[in-house]
Amino acid sequence: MSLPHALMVSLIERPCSGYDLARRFETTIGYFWRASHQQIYRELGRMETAGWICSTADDQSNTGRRTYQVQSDGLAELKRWASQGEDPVILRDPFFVRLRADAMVGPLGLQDELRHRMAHHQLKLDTYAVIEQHDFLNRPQTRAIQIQHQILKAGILYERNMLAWSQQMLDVLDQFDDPT
Amino acid sequence: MSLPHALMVSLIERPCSGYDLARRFETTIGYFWRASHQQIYRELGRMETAGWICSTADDQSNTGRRTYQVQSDGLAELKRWASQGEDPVILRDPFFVRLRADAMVGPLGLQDELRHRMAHHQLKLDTYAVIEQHDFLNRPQTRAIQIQHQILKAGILYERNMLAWSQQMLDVLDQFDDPT
DNA sequence: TGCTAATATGCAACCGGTTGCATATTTATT
DNA sequence: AATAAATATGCAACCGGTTGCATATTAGCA
Repeated sequence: MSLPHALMVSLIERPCSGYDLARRFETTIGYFWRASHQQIYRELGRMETAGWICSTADDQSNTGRRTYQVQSDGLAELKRWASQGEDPVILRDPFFVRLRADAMVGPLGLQDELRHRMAHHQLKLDTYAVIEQHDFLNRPQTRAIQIQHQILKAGILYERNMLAWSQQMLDVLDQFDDPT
Repeated sequence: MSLPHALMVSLIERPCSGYDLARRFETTIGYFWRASHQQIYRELGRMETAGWICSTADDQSNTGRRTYQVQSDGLAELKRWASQGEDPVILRDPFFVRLRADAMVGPLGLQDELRHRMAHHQLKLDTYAVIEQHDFLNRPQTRAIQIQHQILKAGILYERNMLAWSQQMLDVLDQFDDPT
């Protein structure tokens, strides 16, 4: 269960509303964790019930935008969770299943999808390059900044990797399948 | 929904029982897809109800080991599913959340976990090297074999990547945190 | 003033993966 | 012959992520 902890990290970086969290999870934070706004609101409710965070209405009405902040209980829980061990996740991509299916019952013409994926990886690399330039290069090399930079580098390595691998995979398919 | 299709690919490669499927998903196939035996049995039941596969009892009793085979309906469904498009999955690892937490509220002493992860990646690399040697090198370079080899190479690249990245991350932490 | 789009929050249902438990059969050991 | 371990199958509950829907407010615009 990582989402509540990811949300707390984000709220510690900058207290904000559920809507803002959703936007940050769609863009910058999204390269290493995803969450829909429905999921975020549900989790914020649970976390407030648990006393990990508290919210204040931005205007005087009870409805509308609320800003969330992490409480000491939440901070303790975050430290507890982040310090415990866990096995690394495996690379689990349905596309590998498709390819294995293609190897068995194909050819199914997966070249187009490979090209689509390559474009996707290139797009992410471009996005990451902008983030890197904007947030990490020519900045004071504090501990926090270097750690965050290193996390971004994992994303960059991953996309670069998949891009190169996709090209190799495409070469294999083109070698066997008539490209007419 | 990829598991039923992954199971069908596996059954096309070699018809077998649920138990055997579970073992194959723990070892060789496990490097790109995971499933528990409970999940596998449930899915096999659904797939047989849908007419995608059929089972025959290995001995004459109704209880005990059953061997499954893919039917024509299952083959058609597999081809349909494998040909459709889908966005690539993102690299989603809770450890990145831990690191981000460490950057904000740390240091939390994640060096040990990094070393543990490096050992894990090295172990997988060793396993993959054995599989590569045994299944793909000095073998006839058919289309199916080359595709399967390429899938294994994705796993090898991923582990090699994460291993090198973990060393870099460790260097960053060691640079700031007193290693006493 | 009325219309549309963007902002902002949330419920409910479903679905797949995980965990815990139950059990029957076969094989190996003492 | 009795016991333990490995083989083999399966149910039930839970939990997190996804999808679809519902709404209320604010901002821009014709």
